[in-house]
Amino acid sequence: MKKLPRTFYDRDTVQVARELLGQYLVRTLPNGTQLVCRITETEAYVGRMDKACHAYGYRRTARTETLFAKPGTVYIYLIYGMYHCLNFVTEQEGEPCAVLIRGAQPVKNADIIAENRFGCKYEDMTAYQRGHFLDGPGKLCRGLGLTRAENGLDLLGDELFVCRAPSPDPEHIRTGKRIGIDYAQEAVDFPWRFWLEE
DNA sequence: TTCAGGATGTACT
DNA sequence: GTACATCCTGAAC
Repeated sequence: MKKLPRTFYDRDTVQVARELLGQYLVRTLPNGTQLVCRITETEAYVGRMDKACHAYGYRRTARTETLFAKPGTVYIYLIYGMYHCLNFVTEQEGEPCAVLIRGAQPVKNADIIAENRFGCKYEDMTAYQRGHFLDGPGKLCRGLGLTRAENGLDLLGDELFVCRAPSPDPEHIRTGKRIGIDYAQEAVDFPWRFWLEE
């Protein structure tokens, strides 16, 4: 499988968010083991005009500094004091934009991901746990062992990257409003959330 | 199946 | 001090 090139991320953020659906996210652990999952839900955040983005209006702080980096950079931040959110920086360097990875399905080494999430093997998960395995940004980061220590990584490196997979059938792509941004005024209605159904 | 409430720490006003 | 791109639990239905 081929790693997505930097030019993939150096494009319109909303388009990148849509096209990340179905692609394989690969996380290489310090011991060399690779955790793989298929991206099933994303959201676009565009700093120059999107009040839901941490870097709205090009606001530059210690936290948002990563959003101004080159496309293909990993942006991870802590939310609600105990969860992390994984993002991919998009568009040209200096444009603070990113795609939030909100959900995925396990593809390889599900036992290790299950251990991170629930402290048990995949086969020992309950039916409820299987139905809500990696269906949220905090759950995904927990499952893949991602924290702020991985903030700033390059997706063209080996620790974390995305591989090209067959594009999903457009029939299965859903579009809607983003989650958890009620404070963002007019931006709450932007249809910048994408997910795969079935 | 849905829903309210609490956990928890950092960034920023 | 307040808000936060969330998740889990337990109770009611």
